[in-house]
Amino acid sequence: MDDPDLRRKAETLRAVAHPARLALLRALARGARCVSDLQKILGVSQPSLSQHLQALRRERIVDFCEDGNLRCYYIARPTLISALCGLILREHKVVRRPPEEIRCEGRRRRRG
Amino acid sequence: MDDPDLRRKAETLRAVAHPARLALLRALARGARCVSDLQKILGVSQPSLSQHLQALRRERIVDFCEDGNLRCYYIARPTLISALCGLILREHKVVRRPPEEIRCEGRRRRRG
DNA sequence: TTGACATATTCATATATTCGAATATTCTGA
DNA sequence: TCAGAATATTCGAATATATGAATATGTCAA
Repeated sequence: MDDPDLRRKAETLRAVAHPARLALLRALARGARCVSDLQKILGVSQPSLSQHLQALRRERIVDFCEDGNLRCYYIARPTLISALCGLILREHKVVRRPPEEIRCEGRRRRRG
Repeated sequence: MDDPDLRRKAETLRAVAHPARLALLRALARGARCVSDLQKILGVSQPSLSQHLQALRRERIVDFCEDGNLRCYYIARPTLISALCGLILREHKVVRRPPEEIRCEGRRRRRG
């Protein structure tokens, strides 16, 4: 089972799954920004930021438009990213389910 | 800027961002399953599956309870994971914003 | 107690990611 | 045309991740 669709989804997630890129998206969620502004906001080196932007561009998560010398980056998949950021940046409760409550769906069961 | 909170969030995302683990979670979303059932469903080798489960356990994304010989895995953060899977497994439209529409939030602007 | 099953761990290797340094490209203003 | 700013690319080293093979552990049934 090597589902190309799942592989693409995983690649998209991977692109987001980095602290600097999460910070980047959080910043872009508040509005389009040029690279040097982003650099100041994030406090990473210019080449590093450029590489992170490239990773996000590859997955079509961000895009930019040119404004003279500047490139204003914006989020190219707002529905996905705003939901994703909203989700991940929140805390989520961890449940612990007792054995009695678990119905293992498979054919194998011992007791029960 | 090295935000430990963002780092943890990124680690959680990374744990999910793998095709086999996405398939795993999709399967578990339909109900708890023991390892050998998961193995049949996913078609990966037993050690490989075990390692993927370990990765998800480390992030408290899944947990298990023992049923004799079997370990029934279940999703330990249902709100996070169901939303995340729901999101990522859907297609999301890509927008392309024209320059006129972009207001770069920073202090730098050339024309406009 | 033994054998078979279910699952986990370890190890080695292959591969991918990250980060910094150096360099290249493109645009703008003088 | 030139200098400088903004951004991108390339490269190499360090590190992390993935994968398969071999092995270990724990449990059940006989």
